[in-house]
Amino acid sequence: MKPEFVAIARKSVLLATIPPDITAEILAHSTIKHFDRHQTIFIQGDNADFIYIVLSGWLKLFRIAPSGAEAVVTVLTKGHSFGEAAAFKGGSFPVSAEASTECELIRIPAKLYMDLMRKEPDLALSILAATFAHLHSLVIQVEQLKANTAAQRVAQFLCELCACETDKCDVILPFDKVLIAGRLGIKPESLSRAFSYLKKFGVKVEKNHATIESYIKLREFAGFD
Amino acid sequence: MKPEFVAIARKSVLLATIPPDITAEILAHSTIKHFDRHQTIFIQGDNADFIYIVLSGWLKLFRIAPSGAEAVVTVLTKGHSFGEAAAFKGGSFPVSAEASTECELIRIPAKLYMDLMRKEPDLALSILAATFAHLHSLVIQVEQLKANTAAQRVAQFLCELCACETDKCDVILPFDKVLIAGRLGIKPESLSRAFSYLKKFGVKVEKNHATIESYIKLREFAGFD
DNA sequence: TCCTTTTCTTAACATAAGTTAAGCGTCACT
DNA sequence: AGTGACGCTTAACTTATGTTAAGAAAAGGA
Repeated sequence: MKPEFVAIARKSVLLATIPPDITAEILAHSTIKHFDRHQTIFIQGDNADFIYIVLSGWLKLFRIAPSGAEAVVTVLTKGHSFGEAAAFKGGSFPVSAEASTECELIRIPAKLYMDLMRKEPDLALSILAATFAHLHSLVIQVEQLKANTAAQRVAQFLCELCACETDKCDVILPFDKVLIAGRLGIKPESLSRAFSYLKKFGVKVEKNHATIESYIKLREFAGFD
Repeated sequence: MKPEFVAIARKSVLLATIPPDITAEILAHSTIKHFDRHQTIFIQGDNADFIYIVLSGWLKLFRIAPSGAEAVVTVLTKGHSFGEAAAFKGGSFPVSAEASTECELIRIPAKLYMDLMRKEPDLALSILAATFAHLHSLVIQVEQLKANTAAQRVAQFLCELCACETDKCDVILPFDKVLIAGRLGIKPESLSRAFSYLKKFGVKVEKNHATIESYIKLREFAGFD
Protein backbone atom coordinates (compact mmCIF):
# COMPACT_ATOMS: atom_id res chain seq x y z
CA MET A 1 0.00 0.00 0.00
CA LYS A 2 1.26 3.44 -0.92
CA PRO A 3 2.79 5.37 2.00
CA GLU A 4 0.53 8.37 1.37
CA PHE A 5 -2.51 6.13 1.79
CA VAL A 6 -1.14 4.72 5.01
CA ALA A 7 -0.59 8.26 6.27
CA ILE A 8 -4.19 9.23 5.55
CA ALA A 9 -5.53 6.08 7.14
CA ARG A 10 -3.49 6.55 10.29
CA LYS A 11 -4.85 10.04 10.71
CA SER A 12 -8.47 8.87 10.57
CA VAL A 13 -10.47 8.83 13.80
CA LEU A 14 -10.79 5.10 13.47
CA LEU A 15 -7.06 4.37 13.58
CA ALA A 16 -5.51 7.51 15.05
CA THR A 17 -5.32 6.33 18.64
CA ILE A 18 -4.03 2.82 18.17
CA PRO A 19 -0.43 1.53 18.08
CA PRO A 20 1.40 1.47 14.73
CA ASP A 21 1.95 -2.29 14.74
CA ILE A 22 -1.77 -2.90 15.02
CA THR A 23 -2.63 -0.45 12.25
CA ALA A 24 0.03 -2.14 10.14
CA GLU A 25 -1.62 -5.50 10.69
CA ILE A 26 -5.03 -4.09 9.89
CA LEU A 27 -3.84 -2.37 6.75
CA ALA A 28 -1.96 -5.46 5.62
CA HIS A 29 -5.27 -7.30 5.44
CA SER A 30 -7.16 -4.45 3.87
CA THR A 31 -7.55 -3.59 0.22
CA ILE A 32 -7.79 -0.41 -1.75
CA LYS A 33 -10.99 -0.10 -3.72
CA HIS A 34 -11.62 2.31 -6.53
CA PHE A 35 -15.07 3.61 -7.39
CA ASP A 36 -16.25 5.66 -10.33
CA ARG A 37 -18.66 8.49 -10.01
CA HIS A 38 -22.21 7.29 -9.26
CA GLN A 39 -20.99 3.81 -8.55
CA THR A 40 -22.67 2.02 -5.67
CA ILE A 41 -20.43 1.08 -2.76
CA PHE A 42 -23.10 -0.78 -0.84
CA ILE A 43 -26.84 -0.57 -0.33
CA GLN A 44 -28.90 -0.54 2.81
CA GLY A 45 -29.54 -4.04 4.02
CA ASP A 46 -26.19 -5.37 2.79
CA ASN A 47 -24.19 -7.33 5.31
CA ALA A 48 -21.80 -5.00 7.07
CA ASP A 49 -18.67 -7.07 6.50
CA PHE A 50 -16.33 -4.16 5.92
CA ILE A 51 -15.29 -0.90 7.47
CA TYR A 52 -14.21 1.86 5.10
CA ILE A 53 -11.83 4.79 5.23
CA VAL A 54 -11.94 7.42 2.49
CA LEU A 55 -8.61 8.15 0.81
CA SER A 56 -9.78 10.52 -1.88
CA GLY A 57 -12.94 11.79 -3.52
CA TRP A 58 -16.41 12.34 -2.09
CA LEU A 59 -19.20 9.95 -1.34
CA LYS A 60 -22.62 10.09 0.21
CA LEU A 61 -24.51 7.94 2.68
CA PHE A 62 -28.23 8.06 2.04
CA ARG A 63 -31.53 6.29 2.45
CA ILE A 64 -34.28 5.80 -0.08
CA ALA A 65 -37.76 6.18 1.36
CA PRO A 66 -40.45 3.86 -0.02
CA SER A 67 -41.90 6.88 -1.79
CA GLY A 68 -38.67 7.04 -3.75
CA ALA A 69 -37.40 10.21 -2.07
CA GLU A 70 -33.71 10.18 -1.27
CA ALA A 71 -32.46 11.47 2.06
CA VAL A 72 -28.75 12.19 2.18
CA VAL A 73 -27.55 11.33 5.67
CA THR A 74 -23.89 12.32 5.36
CA VAL A 75 -21.30 13.36 2.84
CA LEU A 76 -17.78 12.09 3.44
CA THR A 77 -14.29 12.74 2.16
CA LYS A 78 -10.60 12.11 2.83
CA GLY A 79 -9.86 10.76 6.29
CA HIS A 80 -13.45 9.91 7.18
CA SER A 81 -14.42 6.39 8.11
CA PHE A 82 -17.83 4.79 7.84
CA GLY A 83 -19.55 1.50 8.43
CA GLU A 84 -17.85 0.94 11.81
CA ALA A 85 -21.06 1.02 13.78
CA ALA A 86 -22.92 -1.43 11.57
CA ALA A 87 -19.89 -3.67 11.20
CA PHE A 88 -19.41 -3.77 14.90
CA LYS A 89 -22.93 -4.89 15.47
CA GLY A 90 -22.46 -7.60 12.89
CA GLY A 91 -25.69 -6.57 11.28
CA SER A 92 -26.47 -4.85 8.05
CA PHE A 93 -25.93 -1.30 6.86
CA PRO A 94 -28.80 1.04 7.72
CA VAL A 95 -27.85 3.30 4.78
CA SER A 96 -26.64 3.03 1.21
CA ALA A 97 -23.32 4.45 0.00
CA GLU A 98 -22.54 5.85 -3.43
CA ALA A 99 -19.51 7.59 -4.88
CA SER A 100 -20.30 11.23 -5.70
CA THR A 101 -16.98 11.74 -7.38
CA GLU A 102 -14.43 9.21 -8.44
CA CYS A 103 -12.96 7.95 -5.19
CA GLU A 104 -10.60 5.59 -3.45
CA LEU A 105 -11.34 3.76 -0.24
CA ILE A 106 -9.57 1.44 2.12
CA ARG A 107 -11.75 -1.56 2.86
CA ILE A 108 -11.03 -3.24 6.16
CA PRO A 109 -12.55 -6.66 6.87
CA ALA A 110 -14.82 -6.13 9.85
CA LYS A 111 -14.09 -9.56 11.22
CA LEU A 112 -10.38 -8.82 11.40
CA TYR A 113 -11.01 -5.62 13.28
CA MET A 114 -13.38 -7.38 15.66
CA ASP A 115 -10.91 -10.20 16.30
CA LEU A 116 -8.16 -7.76 17.10
CA MET A 117 -10.52 -5.86 19.35
CA ARG A 118 -10.58 -8.71 21.81
CA LYS A 119 -6.83 -8.47 22.25
CA GLU A 120 -6.59 -4.72 22.05
CA PRO A 121 -9.30 -2.84 23.96
CA ASP A 122 -8.12 0.44 22.46
CA LEU A 123 -9.70 -0.63 19.21
CA ALA A 124 -13.11 -0.57 20.83
CA LEU A 125 -12.40 2.93 22.02
CA SER A 126 -11.45 3.97 18.50
CA ILE A 127 -14.68 2.64 17.10
CA LEU A 128 -16.49 4.42 19.89
CA ALA A 129 -14.79 7.67 19.08
CA ALA A 130 -15.65 7.36 15.41
CA THR A 131 -19.24 6.41 16.16
CA PHE A 132 -19.66 9.33 18.55
CA ALA A 133 -18.42 11.71 15.94
CA HIS A 134 -21.18 10.45 13.65
CA LEU A 135 -23.71 10.56 16.44
CA HIS A 136 -22.90 14.13 17.27
CA SER A 137 -23.05 15.26 13.69
CA LEU A 138 -26.48 13.65 13.37
CA VAL A 139 -27.73 15.41 16.49
CA ILE A 140 -26.62 18.69 14.98
CA GLN A 141 -28.28 17.78 11.72
CA VAL A 142 -31.58 16.99 13.40
CA GLU A 143 -31.45 20.33 15.17
CA GLN A 144 -30.68 22.15 11.96
CA LEU A 145 -33.48 20.46 10.09
CA LYS A 146 -36.03 21.16 12.78
CA ALA A 147 -35.07 24.64 13.87
CA ASN A 148 -33.76 26.51 10.80
CA THR A 149 -34.93 27.69 7.43
CA ALA A 150 -33.35 26.46 4.23
CA ALA A 151 -31.38 29.69 3.79
CA GLN A 152 -30.02 29.41 7.31
CA ARG A 153 -28.94 25.84 6.71
CA VAL A 154 -27.14 26.94 3.58
CA ALA A 155 -25.43 29.69 5.57
CA GLN A 156 -24.42 27.16 8.22
CA PHE A 157 -23.03 24.90 5.57
CA LEU A 158 -20.95 27.76 4.17
CA CYS A 159 -19.73 28.71 7.63
CA GLU A 160 -18.58 25.16 8.27
CA LEU A 161 -16.60 25.11 5.05
CA CYS A 162 -15.05 28.42 5.79
CA ALA A 163 -11.97 27.71 7.88
CA CYS A 164 -10.59 31.19 7.56
CA GLU A 165 -9.25 33.60 10.15
CA THR A 166 -10.20 36.79 8.35
CA ASP A 167 -13.72 38.15 8.17
CA LYS A 168 -13.74 38.14 4.39
CA CYS A 169 -13.02 34.80 2.82
CA ASP A 170 -13.52 32.46 -0.10
CA VAL A 171 -14.61 28.86 -0.08
CA ILE A 172 -14.72 26.19 -2.71
CA LEU A 173 -17.95 24.20 -2.82
CA PRO A 174 -16.62 20.68 -2.51
CA PHE A 175 -19.33 18.86 -4.43
CA ASP A 176 -22.05 19.66 -6.87
CA LYS A 177 -25.16 21.57 -6.00
CA VAL A 178 -27.55 18.68 -6.32
CA LEU A 179 -25.59 16.92 -3.61
CA ILE A 180 -25.32 20.00 -1.42
CA ALA A 181 -29.08 20.43 -1.68
CA GLY A 182 -29.60 16.79 -0.73
CA ARG A 183 -27.30 17.09 2.23
CA LEU A 184 -29.26 20.12 3.43
CA GLY A 185 -32.60 18.48 2.87
CA ILE A 186 -33.78 20.83 0.12
CA LYS A 187 -34.24 20.80 -3.66
CA PRO A 188 -31.59 22.24 -5.97
CA GLU A 189 -33.98 25.03 -6.95
CA SER A 190 -34.33 26.07 -3.34
CA LEU A 191 -30.58 26.05 -3.01
CA SER A 192 -30.36 28.49 -5.90
CA ARG A 193 -32.92 30.70 -4.24
CA ALA A 194 -31.07 30.51 -0.94
CA PHE A 195 -27.85 31.55 -2.65
CA SER A 196 -29.46 34.55 -4.27
CA TYR A 197 -31.13 35.44 -0.97
CA LEU A 198 -27.73 35.33 0.71
CA LYS A 199 -26.46 38.05 -1.63
CA LYS A 200 -28.01 40.42 0.93
CA PHE A 201 -25.52 39.09 3.43
CA GLY A 202 -22.52 39.50 1.18
CA VAL A 203 -22.35 36.00 -0.26
CA LYS A 204 -21.55 35.62 -3.94
CA VAL A 205 -21.55 32.26 -5.63
CA GLU A 206 -20.11 31.58 -9.02
CA LYS A 207 -19.69 28.04 -10.23
CA ASN A 208 -18.20 26.10 -7.36
CA HIS A 209 -16.63 29.14 -5.76
CA ALA A 210 -18.24 31.29 -3.05
CA THR A 211 -17.06 34.63 -1.73
CA ILE A 212 -18.10 35.60 1.76
CA GLU A 213 -17.79 39.30 2.41
CA SER A 214 -18.29 39.05 6.16
CA TYR A 215 -17.99 35.77 7.94
CA ILE A 216 -19.25 37.43 11.13
CA LYS A 217 -22.44 38.63 9.50
CA LEU A 218 -23.04 35.30 7.83
CA ARG A 219 -22.62 33.42 11.09
CA GLU A 220 -25.07 35.77 12.68
CA PHE A 221 -27.66 35.10 10.02
CA ALA A 222 -26.97 31.38 10.23
CA GLY A 223 -28.02 31.56 13.87
CA PHE A 224 -24.73 30.48 15.40
CA ASP A 225 -23.71 32.17 18.62
CA MET B 1 -31.92 -0.30 45.46
CA LYS B 2 -35.34 -1.83 44.84
CA PRO B 3 -35.25 -5.14 42.96
CA GLU B 4 -37.69 -3.89 40.33
CA PHE B 5 -35.32 -1.03 39.53
CA VAL B 6 -32.41 -3.43 39.25
CA ALA B 7 -34.46 -5.55 36.88
CA ILE B 8 -35.22 -2.58 34.62
CA ALA B 9 -31.62 -1.46 34.63
CA ARG B 10 -30.31 -4.90 33.73
CA LYS B 11 -32.63 -5.05 30.77
CA SER B 12 -31.34 -1.75 29.35
CA VAL B 13 -29.09 -1.89 26.29
CA LEU B 14 -26.33 -0.38 28.35
CA LEU B 15 -26.14 -3.18 30.89
CA ALA B 16 -27.90 -6.10 29.23
CA THR B 17 -24.81 -7.83 27.89
CA ILE B 18 -22.50 -7.56 30.87
CA PRO B 19 -22.01 -9.99 33.78
CA PRO B 20 -24.25 -9.66 36.87
CA ASP B 21 -21.38 -9.03 39.27
CA ILE B 22 -20.27 -6.02 37.24
CA THR B 23 -23.76 -4.57 36.99
CA ALA B 24 -24.07 -5.08 40.73
CA GLU B 25 -20.92 -3.09 41.31
CA ILE B 26 -22.07 -0.35 38.97
CA LEU B 27 -25.49 -0.13 40.55
CA ALA B 28 -24.02 -0.12 44.04
CA HIS B 29 -22.27 3.12 43.21
CA SER B 30 -25.22 4.65 41.42
CA THR B 31 -28.06 6.68 42.85
CA ILE B 32 -31.74 6.98 42.08
CA LYS B 33 -32.78 10.50 41.16
CA HIS B 34 -36.29 11.79 41.08
CA PHE B 35 -37.39 14.62 38.79
CA ASP B 36 -40.64 16.54 38.66
CA ARG B 37 -42.35 17.44 35.45
CA HIS B 38 -40.52 20.22 33.58
CA GLN B 39 -37.51 19.89 35.82
CA THR B 40 -34.14 20.19 34.13
CA ILE B 41 -31.91 17.14 34.30
CA PHE B 42 -28.95 18.77 32.59
CA ILE B 43 -28.34 21.38 29.94
CA GLN B 44 -26.20 21.30 26.86
CA GLY B 45 -22.64 22.23 27.73
CA ASP B 46 -22.77 20.63 31.20
CA ASN B 47 -19.95 18.26 31.99
CA ALA B 48 -20.98 14.74 31.14
CA ASP B 49 -20.11 13.16 34.47
CA PHE B 50 -23.02 10.77 34.60
CA ILE B 51 -24.76 8.15 32.52
CA TYR B 52 -28.50 7.77 33.04
CA ILE B 53 -31.01 4.95 32.75
CA VAL B 54 -34.72 5.73 32.84
CA LEU B 55 -36.74 3.77 35.39
CA SER B 56 -40.09 5.46 34.95
CA GLY B 57 -41.70 8.46 33.31
CA TRP B 58 -40.82 10.27 30.12
CA LEU B 59 -38.12 12.80 29.33
CA LYS B 60 -36.86 14.61 26.29
CA LEU B 61 -33.43 15.41 24.92
CA PHE B 62 -33.43 18.65 22.98
CA ARG B 63 -31.35 21.52 21.71
CA ILE B 64 -32.17 25.20 21.80
CA ALA B 65 -31.11 27.05 18.67
CA PRO B 66 -29.79 30.59 19.13
CA SER B 67 -33.05 31.79 17.56
CA GLY B 68 -34.83 30.28 20.53
CA ALA B 69 -36.41 27.44 18.57
CA GLU B 70 -36.40 24.13 20.37
CA ALA B 71 -35.54 20.94 18.52
CA VAL B 72 -36.52 17.76 20.31
CA VAL B 73 -33.88 15.18 19.48
CA THR B 74 -35.29 12.17 21.33
CA VAL B 75 -37.98 11.21 23.77
CA LEU B 76 -37.06 8.47 26.22
CA THR B 77 -38.79 6.21 28.68
CA LYS B 78 -38.35 3.10 30.84
CA GLY B 79 -35.27 1.07 30.01
CA HIS B 80 -33.60 3.68 27.81
CA SER B 81 -30.15 4.98 28.65
CA PHE B 82 -28.66 8.29 27.66
CA GLY B 83 -25.53 10.29 28.16
CA GLU B 84 -23.23 7.33 27.46
CA ALA B 85 -21.74 8.86 24.36
CA ALA B 86 -20.87 12.20 25.90
CA ALA B 87 -19.76 10.65 29.19
CA PHE B 88 -17.47 8.24 27.46
CA LYS B 89 -15.87 10.97 25.51
CA GLY B 90 -15.31 12.87 28.73
CA GLY B 91 -16.70 15.99 27.18
CA SER B 92 -19.92 17.87 27.69
CA PHE B 93 -23.48 17.04 26.75
CA PRO B 94 -24.42 18.16 23.23
CA VAL B 95 -28.10 18.30 24.25
CA SER B 96 -30.23 19.34 27.20
CA ALA B 97 -32.50 16.95 29.11
CA GLU B 98 -35.78 17.77 30.79
CA ALA B 99 -38.42 15.63 32.50
CA SER B 100 -41.66 15.64 30.48
CA THR B 101 -43.51 13.76 33.16
CA GLU B 102 -42.48 13.04 36.70
CA CYS B 103 -39.71 10.51 36.38
CA GLU B 104 -37.11 8.38 38.08
CA LEU B 105 -33.61 7.79 36.79
CA ILE B 106 -30.57 5.80 37.76
CA ARG B 107 -27.52 8.01 37.68
CA ILE B 108 -24.27 6.16 37.12
CA PRO B 109 -20.97 7.99 37.70
CA ALA B 110 -19.27 8.04 34.33
CA LYS B 111 -15.84 7.72 35.88
CA LEU B 112 -16.78 4.46 37.56
CA TYR B 113 -18.04 3.02 34.30
CA MET B 114 -14.89 4.15 32.51
CA ASP B 115 -12.62 2.66 35.16
CA LEU B 116 -14.40 -0.66 34.95
CA MET B 117 -14.20 -0.53 31.19
CA ARG B 118 -10.47 -0.85 31.31
CA LYS B 119 -10.79 -4.16 33.15
CA GLU B 120 -13.85 -5.41 31.33
CA PRO B 121 -13.81 -4.90 27.55
CA ASP B 122 -17.44 -6.03 27.33
CA LEU B 123 -18.43 -2.72 28.81
CA ALA B 124 -17.07 -0.92 25.80
CA LEU B 125 -19.16 -3.20 23.62
CA SER B 126 -22.24 -2.37 25.66
CA ILE B 127 -21.69 1.33 25.26
CA LEU B 128 -21.11 0.74 21.62
CA ALA B 129 -24.37 -1.17 21.29
CA ALA B 130 -26.28 1.59 23.06
CA THR B 131 -24.65 4.25 20.96
CA PHE B 132 -25.30 2.34 17.80
CA ALA B 133 -28.98 2.14 18.69
CA HIS B 134 -29.05 5.92 19.07
CA LEU B 135 -27.16 6.36 15.86
CA HIS B 136 -29.57 4.21 13.96
CA SER B 137 -32.62 5.98 15.37
CA LEU B 138 -31.13 9.32 14.36
CA VAL B 139 -30.49 8.08 10.85
CA ILE B 140 -34.13 7.07 10.63
CA GLN B 141 -35.16 10.42 12.01
CA VAL B 142 -33.10 12.30 9.46
CA GLU B 143 -34.68 10.25 6.71
CA GLN B 144 -38.16 10.88 8.04
CA LEU B 145 -37.59 14.61 8.34
CA LYS B 146 -36.18 14.91 4.88
CA ALA B 147 -38.40 12.56 2.94
CA ASN B 148 -41.87 12.67 4.48
CA THR B 149 -44.68 15.12 5.08
CA ALA B 150 -45.87 16.00 8.56
CA ALA B 151 -48.93 13.78 8.26
CA GLN B 152 -46.76 10.85 7.20
CA ARG B 153 -44.45 11.38 10.15
CA VAL B 154 -47.45 11.37 12.46
CA ALA B 155 -48.65 8.15 10.86
CA GLN B 156 -45.18 6.63 11.31
CA PHE B 157 -45.19 7.66 14.92
CA LEU B 158 -48.56 5.97 15.44
CA CYS B 159 -47.37 2.83 13.67
CA GLU B 160 -44.35 2.62 15.94
CA LEU B 161 -46.53 2.86 19.02
CA CYS B 162 -48.89 0.26 17.72
CA ALA B 163 -47.47 -3.07 18.79
CA CYS B 164 -50.58 -4.99 17.88
CA GLU B 165 -51.09 -8.17 15.91
CA THR B 166 -54.55 -7.36 14.65
CA ASP B 167 -55.29 -4.91 11.86
CA LYS B 168 -57.55 -2.80 14.04
CA CYS B 169 -55.97 -1.55 17.21
CA ASP B 170 -55.82 1.13 19.85
CA VAL B 171 -52.83 3.02 21.15
CA ILE B 172 -52.29 5.34 24.06
CA LEU B 173 -50.36 8.49 23.23
CA PRO B 174 -47.58 8.32 25.77
CA PHE B 175 -46.96 12.02 26.21
CA ASP B 176 -48.71 15.27 25.52
CA LYS B 177 -49.28 16.66 22.08
CA VAL B 178 -46.91 19.56 22.38
CA LEU B 179 -44.12 17.08 22.98
CA ILE B 180 -45.25 14.73 20.20
CA ALA B 181 -45.25 17.69 17.83
CA GLY B 182 -41.75 18.66 18.95
CA ARG B 183 -40.49 15.13 18.47
CA LEU B 184 -41.90 15.11 14.96
CA GLY B 185 -40.49 18.52 14.13
CA ILE B 186 -43.83 20.27 13.69
CA LYS B 187 -46.03 22.73 15.60
CA PRO B 188 -48.92 21.50 17.77
CA GLU B 189 -51.42 23.09 15.37
CA SER B 190 -49.99 21.05 12.51
CA LEU B 191 -50.27 17.95 14.63
CA SER B 192 -53.97 18.66 15.10
CA ARG B 193 -54.37 19.11 11.39
CA ALA B 194 -52.48 15.89 10.73
CA PHE B 195 -54.74 14.00 13.10
CA SER B 196 -57.87 15.27 11.42
CA TYR B 197 -56.36 14.51 8.02
CA LEU B 198 -55.71 10.96 9.19
CA LYS B 199 -59.43 10.45 9.82
CA LYS B 200 -59.55 9.57 6.12
CA PHE B 201 -57.31 6.64 6.90
CA GLY B 202 -59.39 5.43 9.81
CA VAL B 203 -57.54 7.08 12.66
CA LYS B 204 -59.58 8.59 15.47
CA VAL B 205 -57.93 10.50 18.26
CA GLU B 206 -59.64 11.46 21.48
CA LYS B 207 -57.59 12.89 24.31
CA ASN B 208 -54.57 10.62 24.63
CA HIS B 209 -56.21 7.66 23.03
CA ALA B 210 -56.05 6.79 19.34
CA THR B 211 -58.04 4.15 17.47
CA ILE B 212 -56.56 2.77 14.29
CA GLU B 213 -59.13 1.10 12.09
CA SER B 214 -56.63 -0.47 9.76
CA TYR B 215 -52.99 -0.75 10.69
CA ILE B 216 -52.18 -1.99 7.18
CA LYS B 217 -53.72 1.06 5.53
CA LEU B 218 -52.02 3.41 7.95
CA ARG B 219 -48.63 1.83 7.34
CA GLU B 220 -49.19 2.18 3.65
CA PHE B 221 -49.92 5.87 3.97
CA ALA B 222 -46.96 6.30 6.31
CA GLY B 223 -44.80 5.06 3.47
CA PHE B 224 -43.45 1.96 5.16
CA ASP B 225 -43.02 -1.10 3.04
C1' DT C 1 -16.10 24.14 -34.31
C1' DC C 2 -20.68 22.54 -33.50
C1' DC C 3 -23.83 19.78 -31.17
C1' DT C 4 -25.38 17.34 -27.19
C1' DT C 5 -25.63 16.71 -22.44
C1' DT C 6 -25.28 18.22 -18.00
C1' DT C 7 -25.71 21.66 -14.51
C1' DC C 8 -27.54 25.53 -12.82
C1' DT C 9 -30.74 29.48 -12.53
C1' DT C 10 -35.06 31.80 -12.84
C1' DA C 11 -39.93 32.31 -12.96
C1' DA C 12 -44.86 31.16 -12.27
C1' DC C 13 -47.61 28.40 -9.79
C1' DA C 14 -49.22 24.97 -6.13
C1' DT C 15 -49.09 23.30 -1.59
C1' DA C 16 -47.62 22.29 3.06
C1' DA C 17 -46.67 24.13 7.23
C1' DG C 18 -46.06 28.22 10.34
C1' DT C 19 -48.56 32.23 12.59
C1' DT C 20 -52.03 34.44 14.89
C1' DA C 21 -56.06 34.45 17.16
C1' DA C 22 -60.26 32.75 18.95
C1' DG C 23 -62.89 29.35 21.29
C1' DC C 24 -63.91 25.07 23.78
C1' DG C 25 -63.42 21.50 27.31
C1' DT C 26 -61.24 19.80 31.41
C1' DC C 27 -59.15 20.23 35.71
C1' DA C 28 -57.92 22.20 40.10
C1' DC C 29 -58.66 25.51 43.41
C1' DT C 30 -61.52 28.75 45.74
C1' DA D 1 -70.86 27.12 41.02
C1' DG D 2 -67.23 30.35 39.52
C1' DT D 3 -62.61 31.32 37.97
C1' DG D 4 -58.48 30.77 35.78
C1' DA D 5 -54.90 27.92 33.77
C1' DC D 6 -53.94 24.60 30.55
C1' DG D 7 -54.23 21.64 26.52
C1' DC D 8 -56.22 21.13 22.36
C1' DT D 9 -58.66 22.32 18.06
C1' DT D 10 -60.14 25.20 14.32
C1' DA D 11 -60.01 28.88 11.06
C1' DA D 12 -58.05 32.71 8.28
C1' DC D 13 -54.03 34.30 6.71
C1' DT D 14 -48.91 34.29 5.50
C1' DT D 15 -44.76 32.34 4.07
C1' DA D 16 -41.43 28.92 2.73
C1' DT D 17 -40.55 25.36 -0.06
C1' DG D 18 -41.71 22.01 -3.66
C1' DT D 19 -43.19 21.58 -8.69
C1' DT D 20 -43.03 22.34 -13.33
C1' DA D 21 -41.12 24.35 -17.05
C1' DA D 22 -38.02 26.96 -19.71
C1' DG D 23 -33.75 28.70 -20.83
C1' DA D 24 -28.66 30.04 -20.02
C1' DA D 25 -24.16 28.62 -19.13
C1' DA D 26 -20.69 25.23 -18.98
C1' DA D 27 -18.63 20.71 -20.20
C1' DG D 28 -17.53 17.27 -23.25
C1' DG D 29 -17.55 14.52 -27.62
C1' DA D 30 -17.58 14.18 -32.52
